[in-house]
Amino acid sequence: MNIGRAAEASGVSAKMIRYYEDIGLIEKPARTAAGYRRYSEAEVNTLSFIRRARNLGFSVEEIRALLALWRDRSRASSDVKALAMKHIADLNTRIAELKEMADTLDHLARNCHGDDRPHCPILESLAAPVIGETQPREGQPPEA
Amino acid sequence: MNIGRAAEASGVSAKMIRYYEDIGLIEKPARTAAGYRRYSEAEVNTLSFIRRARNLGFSVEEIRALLALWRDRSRASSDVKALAMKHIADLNTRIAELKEMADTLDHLARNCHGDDRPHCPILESLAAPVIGETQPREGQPPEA
DNA sequence: ATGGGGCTTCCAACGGTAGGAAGGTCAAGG
DNA sequence: CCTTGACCTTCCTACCGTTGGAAGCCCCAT
Repeated sequence: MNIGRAAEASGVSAKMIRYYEDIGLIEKPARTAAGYRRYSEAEVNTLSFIRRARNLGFSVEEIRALLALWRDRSRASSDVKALAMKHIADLNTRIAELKEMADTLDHLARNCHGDDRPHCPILESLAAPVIGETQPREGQPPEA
Repeated sequence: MNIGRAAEASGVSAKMIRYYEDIGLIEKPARTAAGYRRYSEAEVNTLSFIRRARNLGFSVEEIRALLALWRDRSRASSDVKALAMKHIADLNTRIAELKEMADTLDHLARNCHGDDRPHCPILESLAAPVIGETQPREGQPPEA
């Protein structure tokens, strides 16, 4: 199977297949006499595995570990689970960060009239965060 | 004020200040005779503005637009609000994506014993997604 | 004047992905 | 046999934002 077919079958672009080979995530495949990469079903399975893991947000390094566990028939499922739990925690951290951004911005946007007048709490907050009730006379833009 | 002081005062690293200058996000500052960058209070305010906007997840290009609005005293607050709302939508999209990853993985991890035995639904799911109830005989790792 | 810290510029790396250029190969149809 | 077009090869570039380092200059204190 050529790289184009393998890409189609696995859902990993040919570009990325070459990249994964380059960084040693996958083994170097066999080559035809002309130098074309040839992929077996098993290799396409590996690529699909990688794609699904990426879809779950695993980093390439995490996938490297997952692949090692996958190939190790005598692995302990606790090792896999630990990796997954760690990743879930990472995801939740990022979710919390994004959520805090969205909430903060949502709060500011809610207090913004959104009309044709210039007054805008969003810009004011960026210019200087609100401290208590008083608006300190700071945060004027330059060249204004 | 030297770049180091400006970095300290604004919370933007000296490296990033130079980068922002390089990409034209901020104006080129005055220089001392020796070529050192000199920053005014107003310029530090701009840097703080940028830092806060980055903390809210705005991209550099979005910040470019925000800065333009900030400097435009006759802006319409609706323009700022539209930008913010768009960004909130982007954040919510990313949150939803991450949440789906976390939920999927959480579901898999919940079904994983996490003991010293090799059986593991997480790896099985990566090897081949579950279709209905039947487990197709696919997704074996290579060289196994 | 010597040392240490700050400043300057320039170059590279990170993680993943995508785009393109220049050239070789394969299969089909004339 | 030859052409055409789709595919493959390698190599270089860019994206985004941030960090690190090297080599060299500048400023201040001892």
